[in-house]
Amino acid sequence: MTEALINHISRYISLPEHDAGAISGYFTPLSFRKKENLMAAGQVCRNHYFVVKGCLRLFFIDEKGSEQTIQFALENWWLADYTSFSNQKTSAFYIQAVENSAVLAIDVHKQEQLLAQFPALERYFRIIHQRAHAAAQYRQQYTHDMTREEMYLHFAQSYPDFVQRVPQYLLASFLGFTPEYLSEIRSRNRT
Amino acid sequence: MTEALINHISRYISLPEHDAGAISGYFTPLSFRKKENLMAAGQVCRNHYFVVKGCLRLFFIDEKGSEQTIQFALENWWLADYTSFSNQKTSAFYIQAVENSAVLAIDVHKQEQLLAQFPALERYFRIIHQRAHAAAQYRQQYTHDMTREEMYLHFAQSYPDFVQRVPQYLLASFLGFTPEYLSEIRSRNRT
DNA sequence: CGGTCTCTTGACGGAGTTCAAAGCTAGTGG
DNA sequence: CCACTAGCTTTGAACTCCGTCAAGAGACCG
Repeated sequence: MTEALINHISRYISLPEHDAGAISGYFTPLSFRKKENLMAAGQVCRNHYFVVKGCLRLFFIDEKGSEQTIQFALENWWLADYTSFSNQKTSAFYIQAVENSAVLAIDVHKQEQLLAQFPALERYFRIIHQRAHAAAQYRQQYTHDMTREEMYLHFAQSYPDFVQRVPQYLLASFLGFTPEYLSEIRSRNRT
Repeated sequence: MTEALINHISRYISLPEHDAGAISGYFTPLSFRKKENLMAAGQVCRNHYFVVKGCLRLFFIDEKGSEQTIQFALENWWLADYTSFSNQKTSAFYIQAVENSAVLAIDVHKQEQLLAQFPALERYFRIIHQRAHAAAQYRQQYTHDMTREEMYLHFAQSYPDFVQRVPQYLLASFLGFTPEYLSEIRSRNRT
């Protein structure tokens, strides 16, 4: 189960074989059913999650009561509300399983111990966050540059399998518009 | 000049005093005049910049030819197009001085050497990127939750001095709307 | 002071939302 | 394995936020 994580780490830093076991020991494997919440708004985000199998999402509920998805996490992605996680303050976000999912969880305290014991992992997490930061810069560009229709078409072209995998209303809430409008877009782009 | 950087690093990790000089040596101090470009679209983002004094912005030019600001960097912030910087691929972004600015620059090669010589800095940069990642999650929330008017009011309340500091058309391009609309908002909220 | 850059104002249009209702799909239990 | 139900998607009409264009008023710099 922790194999996936060890493999992923090894892509970015070289890991002595005998460390794998000790590192694995820090993580708690958990399973969640579709729609199950890993965390709810008002709570502190206690865990940092690594997705082994399945799909998670980070979302919040806006003033009108509808869910807005901030981020998805597929296999080999990390997810947390990082503001809440690092400062152990209450979060405004939910984390939910989009599909039945297997994840590895580590709390902030254990993560500090892990990093203290294996400082080489600071580099791994630095790279993870740097890539996320880079992705956020590009996402920012798209939202300023394209109409919502172009965003959907671009997204559907870039991640065709992902679009198949999640329900449309989640996609709409991620791209920042209504399911109704997504439906309209799709009918327009169907010959 | 590198004092500001050393101070900033010391906020996040404990740094043996005698390392300060060696670390400083990796950085090139540079000055830019208001409106001067540190980097232009089509080039590779060769440097990672730390702002000692002044203000930088990361922006691109959209299909209609108008500038869209992705990110500002004030004193003690880092800035780069991280996709371009890490992979040394050509960038679609510009980096420009909003005010006369003093910065420290380090290229990707030197940064790798720096991190190799002082692995403790991996932790520093991990924290920097993690905070940026956290900020991106919250920015994402705001753009989904609020109207443009609410975004401006919220932003103006959160960073009143910054709003004074930069021209309105840059603020508008950062918040994702037109200077005309910003003007309209301001007149509405003036009694 | 002259010219360029920045901010304001107003009319109009269009992309995207909201609300409501009906059609479809998939999962669940009998 | 079928039937039922809850959840998801589609459609359409009215409405709103915000962009576009154009023209003028300030403001800042040499």
